[in-house]
Amino acid sequence: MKRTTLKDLAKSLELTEGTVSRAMNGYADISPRTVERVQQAAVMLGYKPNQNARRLATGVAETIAYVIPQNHSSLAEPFVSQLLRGIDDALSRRGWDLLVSHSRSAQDEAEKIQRLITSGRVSGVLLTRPFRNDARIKLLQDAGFPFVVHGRSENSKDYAWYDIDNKEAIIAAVSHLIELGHRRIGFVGAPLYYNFAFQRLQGYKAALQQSDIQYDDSIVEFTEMKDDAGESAAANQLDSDNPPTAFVCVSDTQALGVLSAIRTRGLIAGVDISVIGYDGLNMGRHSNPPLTTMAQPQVQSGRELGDMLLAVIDGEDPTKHQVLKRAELILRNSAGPVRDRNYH
Amino acid sequence: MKRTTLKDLAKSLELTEGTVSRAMNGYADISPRTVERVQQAAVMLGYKPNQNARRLATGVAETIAYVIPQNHSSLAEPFVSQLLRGIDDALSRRGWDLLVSHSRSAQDEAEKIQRLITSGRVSGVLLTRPFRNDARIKLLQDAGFPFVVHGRSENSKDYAWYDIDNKEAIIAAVSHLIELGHRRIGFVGAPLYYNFAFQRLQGYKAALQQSDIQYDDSIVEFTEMKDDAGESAAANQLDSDNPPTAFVCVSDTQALGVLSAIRTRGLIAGVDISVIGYDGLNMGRHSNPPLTTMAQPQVQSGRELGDMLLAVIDGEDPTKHQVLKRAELILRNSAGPVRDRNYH
DNA sequence: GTTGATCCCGAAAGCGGTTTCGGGATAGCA
DNA sequence: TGCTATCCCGAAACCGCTTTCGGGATCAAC
Repeated sequence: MKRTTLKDLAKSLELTEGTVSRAMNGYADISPRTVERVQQAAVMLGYKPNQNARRLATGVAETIAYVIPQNHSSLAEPFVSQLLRGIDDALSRRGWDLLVSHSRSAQDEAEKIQRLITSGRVSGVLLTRPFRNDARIKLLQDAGFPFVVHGRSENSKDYAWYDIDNKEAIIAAVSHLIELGHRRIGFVGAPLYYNFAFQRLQGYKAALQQSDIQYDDSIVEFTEMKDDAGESAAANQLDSDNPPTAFVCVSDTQALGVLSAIRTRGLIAGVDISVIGYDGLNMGRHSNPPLTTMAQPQVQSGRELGDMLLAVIDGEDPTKHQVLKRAELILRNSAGPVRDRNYH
Repeated sequence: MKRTTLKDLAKSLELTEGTVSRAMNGYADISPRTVERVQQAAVMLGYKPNQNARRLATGVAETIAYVIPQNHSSLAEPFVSQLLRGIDDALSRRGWDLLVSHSRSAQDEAEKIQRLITSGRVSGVLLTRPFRNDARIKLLQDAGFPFVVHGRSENSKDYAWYDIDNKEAIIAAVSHLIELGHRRIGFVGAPLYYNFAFQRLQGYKAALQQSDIQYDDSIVEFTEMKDDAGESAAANQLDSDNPPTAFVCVSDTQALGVLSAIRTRGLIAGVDISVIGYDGLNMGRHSNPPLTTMAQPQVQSGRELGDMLLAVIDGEDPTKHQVLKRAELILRNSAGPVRDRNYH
């Protein structure tokens, strides 16, 4: 059960390997008749070029790597597979492969990337969840290796990225709460080395400022992006002397935890306390109550990211590929008008 | 910025390429001193072997492919990325790569697999969600290509698989409901060409039989594994003349939809109507009410699957690698004792 | 009938590793 | 000292495909 190789094909056609190869790859210096013959024989014999040989010869890997953020909550992961689907859509149009790479620490991740790009396995890299100042980006830039990032770091002018306007999105969320009459709005953030976390905090501050509300760091917390973390953050706030009447969270995952904390205390989210999440995860439709949230389209993002990366690999100017989308407020039931603090 | 190649390394050491190669790969016929020198020089010059060349020469791809089921609901996908993480864990211990492959139709998928295994890109395949009679499995078997499947088809004795005892799990779920006093239990199933769907139906029937409850196909439905599908299935049942007092679903996703249907009708899940899901998704903790469900450990599964595949690739007998796990009933609040039908 | 351009294809040199084979140098032993 | 066994390493073929280069055929043009 040997695979049929180029040599076999050539022999059966009484042509040389080089000729057959050129015929298969659409070179102009092969007569149409020969091309025809070659192609027929190829399907007859079930010839599939050996990718490793091809990649070795051409120097292009026809594969891109998606490096999955190291510590992301399991709840946030629908995100990942949706993105994956989109990326794969984009790649498969060219017959390219998608490699995924996990890692457990930032250090580990940098090493993995280093190996990835020097081992010739991939011809491009897709990064996610960049830090404000991201060593991985620097590494890729220094190596002159094609990459695009989902999100962006603080200094993002020199590479390709696809991002949601984080600041803008949080402003929208907070403003929505303010319109509902809330003035004491808690913030459940994420570690500030993540640039998106930083930007979202900026948005929070900006929104408050627009409405002349004093920033009060006793009601802002930075937690892991897990439901438990969101829950305990909210718990602290709610049990304090001067609890907020609403929360805005930087992820749906945390928001779900916040909802739990609210429920646990016999309060009703959306009535007693309002909550807005971020991500637009589908599951938010089924939470208690359904989660109002800022949504970003995922599979679409994946596709665009894939296409961008392909373009960059083709040599296009990365800085021509910087797209900023806007998140959309999805109204469900977890955010409602303020209510007088008559509940205890 | 050329990559350092084996030749460079050899030259700088005044050795020949073959020697250096053998030194790097731990051949016994190289003196310890030389090995030492080579390794030092390797890190000095930052040498990383070109994977494509290596794979071409050795004939092993050091990559495995995970083919993602074609039409899976976006809600069920946390599943996917958790599994991915586990698989990657197993592979990275050997430095292998993980390729993911989507596809939009069964036909498309068979072709993709065909290409994958004949193009030399991967040395093993990981299948999921097998059909009762699965063409992909046959294809892989006929080609003599290493693979393991997550789940199993009807005739599963000749290959490696990792599965949950589906029948058993549903029996547990249904029995739990019966113990709670339910006797009219609706079933929200999945298309029966999926073997797991078939097995779960078997479990449902078996459980009923154990308690001498008549199987009534007017309260069993087979739907897509989406929340909407679950919702409308439940809606039909609930609006009928003789609605069930409980539902068991073959996925959490559908169960969430069922919960919606119940809520929509002003009923309370876990009180008026009981619901049990399947998958043990984390998000079930945040649904309304929190979802009682049958759980299967995901990242652990991924790791075991990865290890199994590696073993099979190493030439171990696939039939030695058939593991059947048991699902665990996670008690939350969506299933409670029957209640007299006094709600309309 | 020559000449020159055009069209096709063969030949061969890589791409960057791996692996078998054989022999020179060294060590062990008599 | 001489002979064999052992230890290391060099040489070379090979994995399967790509791509440049050059030249024999074919054909048009003069």
